[in-house]
Amino acid sequence: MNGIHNVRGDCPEFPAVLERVFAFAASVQQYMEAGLAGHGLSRARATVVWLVYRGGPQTQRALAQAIGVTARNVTALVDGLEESGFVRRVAHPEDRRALLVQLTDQGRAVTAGLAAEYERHSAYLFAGLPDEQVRQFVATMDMVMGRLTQVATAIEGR
Amino acid sequence: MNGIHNVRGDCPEFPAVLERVFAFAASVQQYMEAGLAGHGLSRARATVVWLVYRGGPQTQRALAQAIGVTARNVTALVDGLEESGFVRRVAHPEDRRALLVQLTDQGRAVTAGLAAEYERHSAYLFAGLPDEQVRQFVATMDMVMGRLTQVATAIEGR
DNA sequence: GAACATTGTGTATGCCATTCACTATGTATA
DNA sequence: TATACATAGTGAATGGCATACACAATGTTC
Repeated sequence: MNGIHNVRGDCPEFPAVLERVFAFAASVQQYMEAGLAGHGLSRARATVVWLVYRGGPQTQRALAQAIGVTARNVTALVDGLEESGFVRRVAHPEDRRALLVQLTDQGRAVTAGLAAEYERHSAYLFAGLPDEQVRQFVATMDMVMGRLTQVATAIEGR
Repeated sequence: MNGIHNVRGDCPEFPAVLERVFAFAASVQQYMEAGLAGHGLSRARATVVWLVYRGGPQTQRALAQAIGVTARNVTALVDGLEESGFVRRVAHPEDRRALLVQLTDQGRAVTAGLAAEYERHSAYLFAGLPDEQVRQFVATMDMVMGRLTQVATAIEGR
């Protein structure tokens, strides 16, 4: 639990690094949501669509666990997605309680288009940077992400 | 407007970089909101408190412009912050229409504590990394952020 | 003094997310 | 087999964030 100690806090070369990370995260999310909105999706609904796109037809319960929200919430999200024609609820073949969430053709098409769009943007965003720098950037993100969850669980346990 | 072109999309060394950036952003925001929640603040309310902490007493209109939301929304946020004792509304000395949002002693104390906490965590998050790597990480974030706004405005203008 | 702009807020609406209660179904147990 | 328990989905109610529209009070300009 120790290790959370002032190591670089007084170094003048890194003014408020975390603050800039926050700004970066906000910027990224804003960009992401703008792209989604252009295709008629919100962040929350897109998460559902993306999971189904990746993992195939799934139970709402499974989606809730994957996203980390209440089952009730997923019901509402799927309600919206069904109304706007992105997904469909079909009966589970073995469990009569459960429903499988399935992409419609439209849903699949939009998701594929979205993925392609992000792929294009991604290439532009990192264009001109040496491969080594991009690789290290990703590595640093991963490391920070790992430590973030450590800190989060440390806060959890007070 | 060109330049958004497939440059690295087919390079196997960078699988879905943007996807990982999205995950990173989500992780950061989740961490940030957890910290704020520990001090009784939400992201939206914390933004207001932070701006007042940094920029001194301000008009609600100014806050709305700084955050990029409706004036009506700021009214609601300040309502909540006032009720929970973080800020106070005082009359503007020159403009009788306007109200200045001011931190209470409690608000100032909580904000200072929060800043200190994030400072500590920041030191931990990047501990052990060579200064050069951290500097380059920040530089890359800045560059990507700049290009993100370019892409966003490009989307804006269709 | 009249026309216009600005500041804040009431009302209504919508999305995201939660809790609690409930039905229908599945599973295990005595 | 009957009973108890667990699971999947949803109705009802609540709360935060954010918007649009309308409006009163005040400031500014001509």
